[in-house]
Formats: sequence, C-alpha cells, structure tokens
Amino acid sequence: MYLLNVLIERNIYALNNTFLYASNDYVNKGVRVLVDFNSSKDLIGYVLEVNETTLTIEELKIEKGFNISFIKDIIDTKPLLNSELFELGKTLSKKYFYPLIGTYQTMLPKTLRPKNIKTKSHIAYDYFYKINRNNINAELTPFQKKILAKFNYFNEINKNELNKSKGLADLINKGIIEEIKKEKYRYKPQKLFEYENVINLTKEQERVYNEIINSNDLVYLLYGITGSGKTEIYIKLIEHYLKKNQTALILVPEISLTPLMISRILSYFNENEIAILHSSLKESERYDEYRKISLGKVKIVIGTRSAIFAPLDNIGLIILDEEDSSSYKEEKLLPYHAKEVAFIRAHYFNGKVILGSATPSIESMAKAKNKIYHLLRLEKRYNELNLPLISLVDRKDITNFSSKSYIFSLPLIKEIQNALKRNEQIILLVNNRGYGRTFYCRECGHVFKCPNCGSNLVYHKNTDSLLCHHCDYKMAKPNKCPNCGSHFLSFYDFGIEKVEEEFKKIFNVKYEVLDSDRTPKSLQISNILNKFNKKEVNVLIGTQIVSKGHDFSDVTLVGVINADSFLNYPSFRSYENTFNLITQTIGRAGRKDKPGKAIVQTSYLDNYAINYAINNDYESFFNKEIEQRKLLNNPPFYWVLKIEIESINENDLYDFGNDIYDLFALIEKDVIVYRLTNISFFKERYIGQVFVKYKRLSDIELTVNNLINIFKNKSGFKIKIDPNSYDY
DNA sequence: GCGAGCCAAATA
DNA sequence: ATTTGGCTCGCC
Repeated sequence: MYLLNVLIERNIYALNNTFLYASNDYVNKGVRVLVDFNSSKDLIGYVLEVNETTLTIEELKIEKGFNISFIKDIIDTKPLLNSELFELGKTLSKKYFYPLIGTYQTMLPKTLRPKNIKTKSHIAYDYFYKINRNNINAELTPFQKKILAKFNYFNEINKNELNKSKGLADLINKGIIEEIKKEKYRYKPQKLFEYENVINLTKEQERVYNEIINSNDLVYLLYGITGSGKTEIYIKLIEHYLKKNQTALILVPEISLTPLMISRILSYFNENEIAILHSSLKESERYDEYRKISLGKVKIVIGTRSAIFAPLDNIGLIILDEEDSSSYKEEKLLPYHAKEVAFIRAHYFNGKVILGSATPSIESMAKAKNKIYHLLRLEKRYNELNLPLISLVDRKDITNFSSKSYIFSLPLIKEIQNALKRNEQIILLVNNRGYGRTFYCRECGHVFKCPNCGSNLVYHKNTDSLLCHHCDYKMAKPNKCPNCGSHFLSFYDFGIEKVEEEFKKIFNVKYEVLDSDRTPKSLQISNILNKFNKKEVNVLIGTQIVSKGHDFSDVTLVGVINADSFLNYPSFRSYENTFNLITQTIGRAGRKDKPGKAIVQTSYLDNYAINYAINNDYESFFNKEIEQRKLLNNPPFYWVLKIEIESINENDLYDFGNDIYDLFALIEKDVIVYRLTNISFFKERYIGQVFVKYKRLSDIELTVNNLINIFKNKSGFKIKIDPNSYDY
C-alpha cells in the first residue's frame, strides 16, 4: 500500500499543508487524484509525495491518530509538471508567501489546473488515410484504382479529401487503407511581416553578442537606445543556443505590440519549433501550445508574463524584452515578477537571462552598476537613424494656445499640418482613458466620486457612463447633481476621447485610435497597427500602447499631448514611468533619410523626468532618480512588502492593522513599518494596507510567516501579501 | 473553502 | 416548539 501526501485544491493559507491518503496502486508525484475531504465529496487533490508502507490502515490510524481514507481515483497518468517546475513551485510558494496549490495553479494553463473535475482529454485530432501497400493483392475496381492513384505521391492523405469516394469502405475492409489520427495544434501564429532570414550584425552588435556568449554570468542588462538593434542580437543568441541543443524563452510585454519581433523570429527560425503563449489565445489553443512545449516539440517559446512557466527543458537563454515594463509583474494571485522567476529557472539550467531595454528600470541599472548584472550597451542607432528634434510646449502659457483648442497647442497644430501636407505619419500619445477626467456640478462644485473607493469618476463618452479606473465601478451618466439638483454638469481635464473629438474638428483627415477601452483584443490592436503600418491612415492616436517597440518607417512627428499624466500617480515609480513613456514615444519618430520631430506638451516645464527624457539623457535621469530613491528609502535601497487586509468591520480592520504594525515593529533589523493606510470601502468590505520596507527577504521572512499563522486562527479577514509590491 | 454542528434569535 | 441565520471548527 502507498501513502500519499496530497494538497487539497483550495487556494487558502488554512489548507496550505498536505493531507495523507492511502492508495493500493502506485501513484506518481505531481498527478491529480480524486479524494473525499472533510464533508466534501470528489475534490481534486495534487500528489506531492508518495511513500510505500507495510502497515495496514488500522495500524496507521493508531500511529497517526487520525483516520486515513483511500483516494477514489487517479486522474492523470503522467505528472502535470516536470521535476524542475515541480520544485520551482515550492520555491516560489516560499518566496512569495503564497499557498503552494495556488502557485501550481498559476503555473499551469487553466485546462490542466488541479481544480476542475473535468478530466476529459482536450486534445484535437486531424484524421488521415494511410496506405498499406503490402496488402494490395486482390483485383480492384476502377474507382478503387483511382483512389490508390492518389497515393502515388503520398502515404497519407487527409480524410476529408477522400471521404465520399466509391469503393473506399471496401479498401478499408481489406486493410489496404487505414484510418489514422494525428494530434492537431489549433493555434496558428500570424506573421504580419516577412523578413529575409539573413542577419548581419554591426560591429557594435557583434561585440555585445560575443561578450554574452563568452561570459559565465547569469544576468545581462542590455541597455540599447530605441532602434539600436536589440532584436538582431536576440535572434543570433537564440541561434547560438539552439545550435548547442538548448532552448530559448523570449518574453515580451504584450504580444500584439511586438508584431515586428514575433514576425522576425518566425521568419528566421522553423515555425514548427516555435510556440507562442499569450493572454488572447483560446483555452484550447493555449493547451495545444503548452502540450507542444512539454512534449519537447519546440525549441523556442515566445510569450507574455506567464510564459515564464513554459515547460521548456534545457533552457539556454531567457530574454525579457523591455524589461522595465510593469506587465512582467503579476498583481493578482501569486504576486510574481517574471524577471525573478527567470533568474531561478536560468540558474537551474545553467543558462543566461538577457534583460533588454532602451530605458532600463532603476533597479536593474543599479544592479548592473554594482556588477550584480553584466552591463552591455548599444549606443548607435541601427541604420544610423537620427534621434528626433524635440521641443517642449508649456501648457500653462496661454499664448501657446488659441481659442480653437486648449488641447492642441499652436506649435503642435502647425507641425501636424506640415507633416500631413508632406503625407508623412504622426503618432499622438494621450495617456488618459475616457473623455472628461473629473465630472462635477457647475452650480455647487460637487465632484462625482466612486462610492467604493473614493477616486474621481471618469466620464466615458462612448458608453455615456461614469467609470472608476481604480476599481470596477460604473454608472450611467447622471443628469442632475445629487447635492443641489442642478442639471448644469460638466467636466475638466481631458482623456483620449476628448482629444480624438478635437482632433476631428481641427484636422479633416482619417486617423485610428488605440486605447484599452475600445480596442481590448490583441487582434484588433494588430489590425490597427497593421493599417497604420501600411499607411492606410496617417495618424495614430493612442494611450501608452503606441509608445512601445513598433518601427513605423514613415513617422516623422510624435506629439505627447500631456506628459504629466503619470506624475500625479501616487507611486515611487511615477517619475521613472514618465521618463520611460516619453523617451519611448519620442523614439518612434524619425526615419532613415531624415530626423523626426517630437513635441511634448506639459504643465511642469522644470520637472526633471520630463527634461531628461526630452534631452535623451538616461544617465542623468538615473543619477537624479537614484538619489531620490535613496532619500526616500525606496527600491533598490529598500524593498516594499505590502500586506493587504480586508474585513466587514472597520474597527476590526484597524485592530488587525495595528497588530500587524506591532508585529513588524519588533524586528530588530533594518525595517521601516508604516501604519494601516489606503483604507477604502468596497463591496460591503473595508480594505487597508500595511507597508513594510526591508533590505533582505530573510529579515522579514519569519515575521511574515508568523503573521500568516496568526491570520489562520482569525476569522472574518482576508489577507494578501506581496513581498515586492509595485503599489507603494 | 466549505459543510457540519451548535446556539441564539426569530417566528407563530 | 420549530425554523432560521450566523458563527466556529477542522478537515488526513
């Protein structure tokens, strides 16, 4: 008989330990089993350990002091995860203070999660007819000869092509033709651009390439300005490791925004050896891609954040393109950062991690400067592209605007008109969703706020509603003020919808809009980008989406409508985000034969993030910003632990918040503890956060685990822990 | 997370 | 007297 240590499929701290079950048959570690648990029937369990025992159930009962029941069924024949990923789950569960079963859930595609009772196969098949030439000995009819003639050049023919042929059934009966099925992979990546599969590295690229393959370091920060040719280096590196019979994993912030790189990689390598994983795949497609990878059929995986868990074996190289992107940070469920997972996986395989960016995160650059990461620079723009000419426009200076528009300044209007006259392309960045950012009553000044979390409601014209961008709250646009009853309602501060409206009024040309409210699907995004790339429209208006790594050849003007939008965002990263956004957007302008122009409109003329960005001075920005981070005890000097608690009772919340504060205040290491903050009332529950800044995870580890134990014995609370929060 | 079991309030 | 809602307990 076998004793199994089983995790129960309930992602909570209270059940974050294994339970013993018995089985007469041997069960592999890492498979799902069906068990009864407490009074619940037919729950899924996940087997963590298997031990043989010679004791009987009765003897075990006495030895352990509790009842042990038999599992009811074994669901999988093979483990869901290979041993590397099985162990990785345990490491991540400890590192992020997250229940182990929830960690495995995050790592697996939905169809394989140890959660649903559905155990049926999700594999799709293609059906073929196969010829067995040895069995041809009887006389054949003319129809049958015709069928066999089709097999002159093939041994297998798709079933649909022959299905209704006369005499087929007889051939099958005689064993001459046999029906076979093959696993089908439902996802077909779309290649937007075709490339020749020849890459000649420049001297500078060659130098970086050689430095990486000849070094033994784990992590490389590839700092290359926009258009300096990072993709070519990635491809050559992938080729290098593939030749060594290793595999490569490439992460991008968002698939639809990197059609260029994807197409490039698809063109260069054998498409059948590439799998693509991203959020807009259908579940069945994702399952197919995942299966292809775990069967060892692919050598390259390209994907977004969660692709870091792709079951690739023997990984030689992990690339995180645009490593500073916040989309690598998971905020819900397991709060992992793809970068941190990449280090663990690459270390396991003795592989390498390349962090690429035109604007490296402050943390990564600091580590590179301290020789923790291997720093590599690309300073020349590929194809000798010039950086655009940049001018700042003061939004506070009314002489920059006419009565026609308070959104488009006179210099910007002039440049747009010039570019349009020359039939060149324009990108306009508006980093605010919606129409009016603040909806208020003009009689009494009442500002409409979210009843759940208190932030200002944003008016969206396309749905004629008020939306909270902080939580999910929405309401139809009210027609009178709840405070004074006036119908005289209005808004100030504009979003992309208003910009679009005004653009339409001033310029009578076709344009496309990209924002997450109206183009939520990645296919729609690619379609619009494709249209713009083919020059079917000359103007692209968009939120941050337009700032990322496209390479449109005919864009000569970039306009940043409001450079300040990130600055007022309450986060220690707001300056970094502003700098990166402006730098990247500006980088979209310019083509081979002439430099582009960029116009940046701002109300904060002397803000250092904006100024260093328009001077393309990353180095100075880094120096200034790192000074600020040190002054305010922010990353990379201290890391931020966020503990979010939730309760139906406000007083209980404060009490627990104080308990948590006291607990961490006891630590005699270098930690800074902040009292419960950001209290909000949402869906009948109070939510608040305690922040703890720390230098080393080991300094807080014990206390966090103590807190989890205290929490387990408390009722009426919810808790969420993130040891590397981006929220502070 | 969730059903069992318990108790106290509500119903009549 | 009986039902109902709320809360705690502990799961192998």
